Amino acid sequence: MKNLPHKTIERLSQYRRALLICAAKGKTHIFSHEIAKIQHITPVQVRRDIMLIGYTGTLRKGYNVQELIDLIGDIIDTKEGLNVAVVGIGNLGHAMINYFNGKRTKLSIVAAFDNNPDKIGRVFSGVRCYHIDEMAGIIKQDNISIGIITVPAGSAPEISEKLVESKIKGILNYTAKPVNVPNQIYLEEYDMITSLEKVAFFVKTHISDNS
Amino acid sequence: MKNLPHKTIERLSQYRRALLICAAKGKTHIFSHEIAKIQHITPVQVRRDIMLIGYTGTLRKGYNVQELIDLIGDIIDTKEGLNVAVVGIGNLGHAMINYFNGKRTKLSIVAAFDNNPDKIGRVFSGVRCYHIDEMAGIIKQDNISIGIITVPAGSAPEISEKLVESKIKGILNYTAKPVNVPNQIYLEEYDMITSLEKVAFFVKTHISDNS
DNA sequence: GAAAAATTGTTAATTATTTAACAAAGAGTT
DNA sequence: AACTCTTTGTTAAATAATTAACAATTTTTC
Ligand SMILES: NC(=O)c1ccc[n+]([C@@H]2O[C@H](COP(=O)([O-])OP(=O)(O)OC[C@H]3O[C@@H](n4cnc5c(N)ncnc54)[C@H](O)[C@@H]3O)[C@@H](O)[C@H]2O)c1
Ligand SMILES: NC(=O)c1ccc[n+]([C@@H]2O[C@H](COP(=O)([O-])OP(=O)(O)OC[C@H]3O[C@@H](n4cnc5c(N)ncnc54)[C@H](O)[C@@H]3O)[C@@H](O)[C@H]2O)c1
Repeated sequence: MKNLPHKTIERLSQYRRALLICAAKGKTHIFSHEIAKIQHITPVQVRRDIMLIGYTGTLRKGYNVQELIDLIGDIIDTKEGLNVAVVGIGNLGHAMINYFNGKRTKLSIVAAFDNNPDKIGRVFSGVRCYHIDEMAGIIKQDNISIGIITVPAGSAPEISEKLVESKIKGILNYTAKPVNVPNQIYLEEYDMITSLEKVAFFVKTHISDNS
Repeated sequence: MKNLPHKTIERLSQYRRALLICAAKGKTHIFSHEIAKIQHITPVQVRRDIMLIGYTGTLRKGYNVQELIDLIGDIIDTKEGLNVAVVGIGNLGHAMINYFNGKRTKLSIVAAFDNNPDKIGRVFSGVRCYHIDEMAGIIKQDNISIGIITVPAGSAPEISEKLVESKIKGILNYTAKPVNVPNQIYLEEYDMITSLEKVAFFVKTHISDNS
């Protein structure tokens, strides 16, 4: 059960988000095909994911919404939660802090770092911005496990190195530049340009299919 | 050759970005293992992707950087380029426009839409914001093929419907709420919370592995 | 000029992920 | 009580993606 596929982890996070909305509406049970509809995937996929985490619904009644929320929480959350830092408080970094702030979750953005003197010491949506040189100290002091990189792409490798030196456990890199980290640090990268170009490619091929 | 794997498309976009940087530095040839190092994937993967697009390097010299850039362009770009619109000019939408603006590429953000009267008519980093009700008209008039959704999650389904009615060809949805679109429209969804929770999960399991 | 080293291109094998198939069982219906 | 419908849980099959293996060939070295 400890070896859940990466894709399953992603979907569990999404299921939970959908389930929380259902719970808020007072829905107590849900069928696999209902979850599937929301996520636009197949019901089999949903059942399989739920099987993998060892939960069992009731036949003809579906899954108990609250139980499933709790179980997903047991799997993807830590009891005490994890602390997160954002590095690079430009447009994207600021948007992230603002967005996450207020979402009740086990993950808290507790610090920000930048190298621009105008930003140091300021508080953005409740999160204080420190100078990048204070990183190691603050990460240790505040027990920060995850760093989100939103500096300009060119500075990403340097920042990633600093995060590694600061003993970060996981990195989420939003710049267009891939970074290298030691194996024991979990790295997730996402590049918006790539996504947009991917959409463009499939739009292009669809268009030429139809004509 | 028309049936390239989705993952290959994504990597081609990334290779090109890296190659452009190499070209700018005056590098004329590159080996598969060099590209692989940059993207932290295996050289085999690189060679396989390049094989799939039908390009051939020279033995012992590697790939011609400019030729490869051009070929990737032939595959993922359209000759005339495609126009893009952003719907929802809040923090994220604004960040996107600002970021893409100035990047020379075949994709141009040419319009923005919002329902907040304070934003209508304003120009954000060179892109004019229109009222959401004008969407169908502007999309047709400006020949916009791709819509990026950055409204609050709750409004995503409604916006996606409007985009579909406006005959959009592809949608990139950055809200946490999955949307449903007809089959012939290409949909790409990305949810930052999911990514962060995924990192958190693997950080958690690594931590408990080590202790 | 023969041997060694490096590098591509491609087929085959492996691994990961999704989908299909279907038995089992609860709930309603006649 | 038998029958039908629905829905879960799970195994098996199919599909997608990655990695390994290696022949072929060019360059360099001796
Ligand atoms: N804005 C977007 O929507 C968007 C979209 C796709 C990708 N990105 C990526 O996100 C990154 C940031 O984008 P942005 O639009 O927020 O840029 P930005 O220029 O607005 O912000 C960058 C911030 O990083 C800080 N910074 C620069 N160098 C630094 C360093 N060495 N150490 C610490 N801080 C440093 C700057 O002071 C600034 O505050 C870029 O790499 C870009 O690739 C952004
Ligand atoms: N900001 C981030 O870093 C971030 C991170 C993850 C996800 N997101 C997603 O991006 C979306 C936007 O985030 P944000 O931080 O930019 O929010 P925001 O509130 O700053 O911006 C939302 C914008 O959409 C406009 N809007 C609202 N309803 C609309 C409607 N019906 N039609 C047209 N326009 C409408 C608002 O006027 C506002 O300008 C959210 O759904 C969120 O899930 C944002």
